[in-house]
Amino acid sequence: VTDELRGAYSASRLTRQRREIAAAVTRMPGAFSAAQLAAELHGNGVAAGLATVYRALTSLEASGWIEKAGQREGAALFTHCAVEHHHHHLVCTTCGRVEHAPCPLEGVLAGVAESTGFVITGHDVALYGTCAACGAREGAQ
Amino acid sequence: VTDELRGAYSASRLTRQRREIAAAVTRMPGAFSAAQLAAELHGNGVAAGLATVYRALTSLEASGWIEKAGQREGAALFTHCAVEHHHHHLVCTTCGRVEHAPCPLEGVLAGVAESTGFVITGHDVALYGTCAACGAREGAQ
DNA sequence: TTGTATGCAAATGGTTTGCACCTAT
DNA sequence: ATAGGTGCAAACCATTTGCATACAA
Repeated sequence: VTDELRGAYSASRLTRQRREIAAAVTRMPGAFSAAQLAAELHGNGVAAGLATVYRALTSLEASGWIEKAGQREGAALFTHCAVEHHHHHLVCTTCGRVEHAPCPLEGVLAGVAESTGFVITGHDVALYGTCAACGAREGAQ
Repeated sequence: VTDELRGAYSASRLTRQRREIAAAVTRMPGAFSAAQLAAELHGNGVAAGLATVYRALTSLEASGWIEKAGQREGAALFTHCAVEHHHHHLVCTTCGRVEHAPCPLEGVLAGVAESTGFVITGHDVALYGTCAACGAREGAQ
């Protein structure tokens, strides 16, 4: 167990809070916000400041142990995914459950809804990069 | 011109501010935040409160005249797109220019980068909907 | 020991809202 | 005239940060 946590926090100190936070993450049934994770901890009688939760989430995301999975009411959502390869998330707006979907840039996503039983009611997609003009400008410098 | 604005604000009053705000939107070279739009207005000597800008953006988005195009430094980005059908946005992280991409759920997105000259360095995708379990539960009620 | 983590509270920053005033219709 | 729009300032809320204290190494 400790081995996995070491990797999750990538070479930092393993404190009681970080251990508890990682445990709470695995207990979350789906995508969760920092506040929800803190609530889960407090519900289990574990003391951990919100700031600490945020700092831990930042570490866990940096190591790739958890990933951002969109937003819900202005709050960032995270999810712990074992999936190694690059992928995307299907977040159930009712229960927060998360399904993994192959990256649309690498293949066809159509049919995913059918195979997972997910009914997609909406989605938010933003792709970032450099446009032709800026790419040329940078390349020229 | 007035006709287009009427549609943009869908049956509300057409005030000086709303006219100026819509005009400023068309002047933006790419994706923009509420603050950037306000700056554009103020730069042109147009008085318009930030709250008013936000309210106008909400209206414009409701009518479909503009769309959300991801986030930049915590601020929501918008873009005015003539494209009618459902699509997604490619936001240049250098200049904010926006390119339209077909929805990955409807077809293959691969090759879009090549055709637009856009180099995708990263993307943020979140799909929302109802998972099989929740869908069944709702259907049963 | 010692540098990193924690906790609290205060600061930040985008966005929203209450309310009195203004104005398109 | 009057419902809807505007401006300002205050309120909100998620997230971050400063700093003194606690603790893993």
